Amino acid sequence: MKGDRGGDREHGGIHFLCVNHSEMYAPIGVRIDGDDMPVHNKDVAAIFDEFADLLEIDDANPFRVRAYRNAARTVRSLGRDLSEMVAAGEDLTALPGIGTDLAAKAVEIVQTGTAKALQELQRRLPTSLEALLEIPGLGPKRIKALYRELGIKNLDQLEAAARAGRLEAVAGFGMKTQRHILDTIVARRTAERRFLLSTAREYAEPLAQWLRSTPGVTDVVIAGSYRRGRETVGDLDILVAARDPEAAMNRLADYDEVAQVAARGGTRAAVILACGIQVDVRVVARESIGAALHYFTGSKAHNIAVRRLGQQRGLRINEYGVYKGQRRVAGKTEASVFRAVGLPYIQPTLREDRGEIDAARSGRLPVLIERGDLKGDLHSHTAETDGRADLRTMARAAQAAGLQYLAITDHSRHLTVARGLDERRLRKQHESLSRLNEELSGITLLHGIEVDILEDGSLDLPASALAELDLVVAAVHGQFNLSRTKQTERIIRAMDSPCFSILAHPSGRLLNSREPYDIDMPRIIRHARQRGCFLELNAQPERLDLSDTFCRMARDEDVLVAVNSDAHAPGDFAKLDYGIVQAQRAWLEKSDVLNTRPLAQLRKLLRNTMAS
DNA sequence: GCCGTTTTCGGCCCGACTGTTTTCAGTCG
Repeated sequence: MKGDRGGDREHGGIHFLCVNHSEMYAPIGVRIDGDDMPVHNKDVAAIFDEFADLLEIDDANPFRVRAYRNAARTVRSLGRDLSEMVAAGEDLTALPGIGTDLAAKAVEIVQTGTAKALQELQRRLPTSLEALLEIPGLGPKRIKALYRELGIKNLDQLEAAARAGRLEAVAGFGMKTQRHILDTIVARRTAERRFLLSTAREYAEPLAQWLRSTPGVTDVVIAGSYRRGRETVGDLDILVAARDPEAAMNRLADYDEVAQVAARGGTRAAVILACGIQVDVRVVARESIGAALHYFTGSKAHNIAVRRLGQQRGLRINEYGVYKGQRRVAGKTEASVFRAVGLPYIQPTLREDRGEIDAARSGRLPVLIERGDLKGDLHSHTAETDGRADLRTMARAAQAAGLQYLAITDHSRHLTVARGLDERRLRKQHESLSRLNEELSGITLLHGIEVDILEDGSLDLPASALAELDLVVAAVHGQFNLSRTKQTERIIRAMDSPCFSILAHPSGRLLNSREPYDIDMPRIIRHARQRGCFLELNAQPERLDLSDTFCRMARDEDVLVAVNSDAHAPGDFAKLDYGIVQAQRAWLEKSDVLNTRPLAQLRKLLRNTMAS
């Protein structure tokens, strides 16, 4: 749950790498090529977070700071374009955590790219101070002290001062703090800040297994954002139930991947693994495991909302249990914690304070999709292009993964690096696939293609060739840097092609390495509904594309989502698990997902997307 | 700065750990 600094901060890590802040904020609202750059939700959220950072350093009322952070979180996961809402004259105070003042500021930011009140703050405090909040051990008070007494404004100056031993002169700073700050700066300059969920899993599961083998340890659960299934994980929160906390702590310190013990107390410890990931471990008594699990799973915002509910009922909720006065009334299981505040059990993947509390209260929680609900996979590759196995091997692997149908969707000719298929090879594959289908039992192959969407929005193969197939999966594989308008028009034009079933990896993002291309996703989702086609939730752990926010929006707009593996090898069907977790975070139920349909029903839905 | 099944004012989640202190502020999750 790290990265939720100051109580509610959710955007840890980004600022640290961005030494030049003008890169982040200057482009908003400036004119480039004669076009006004539109102000997007993430820009508004970033400004609210900057407000919060600077107000915090300025020693403002902490609840006021929290209000800005809440507003940033609301805007970030809104799903709709704030600028559109403003243009339509909608009442922003209807949004949670946004009152008259922040609504006015949001409008001002959308219209001008900044806010007067922020500029006022920036005049008094350098914006580069925000980056210092990313250093563990440095909070607003100490940053302000460093700024006032030593004139330290940024990381470079902080590092220089620490090296020169000047920090010790400031009240409240000692030798250890100075050493720690310097170590952190050096370590973080090279380390990756957030890990893919799949990467985190590689490190987390063996460590959890190691801790489980400690005598007296009864439970080990990886909590935090890992348990909530976030697409990236900042650090690992591991919860241990043990009779002897000391033994568990010793066991942790003995783990051979531990590079550094950053903190260690009687029941808590923080270590850094050799790979750079930080692991926070807490030991609790067995009777508290439910309360602790709820507490350390988060999210912070969800916990606050639940505790507030408890407070209204005269209950105090902490990691040890739920208390009425001195009496402990719940905490052995997570369900008992929810029950104590009058709620049914809420799945970890929903705990983001995005409406799950209200839904739980009124009995409208979704029945989330599970892996077993998937009947097939609609996006996979073979060695005919850039896959690593033949048709038969992929079919058998899909069957072994519990699927009843698999669409083979190799690349099209334009993607030369993958030796994409032209019409002739596509027809040849069609024949092989048909023959194989007669032979196979228990699994049915569908024939499709992952056809390139060209720059002008046309598809890479003629409709006459595509019409022979069961489905057409279409994707953008180049020209990522078109303007928002052009990129959006490109995809919408492609959707209007005679044969277009599924838009694959709709945003094009690669987590930790490539930003999504600039498109108007709400418009694309609405167009998909009109057109009657579908959107993919690509389950590759570095894609997980659609994002949970837009995936939920697709659901709200009644657009079916296909959870696809994009398998390039037989083992890749296991990645469907990540897609399912992401789908759960988007509140998807079985009926919201295209490939939960039985084959006959699926064929009917696909036929509607193909010219006859 | 937000918000109201008691409230338009007075609340706003809660405990552990560290380092620098001599009893606790600041930070963190």
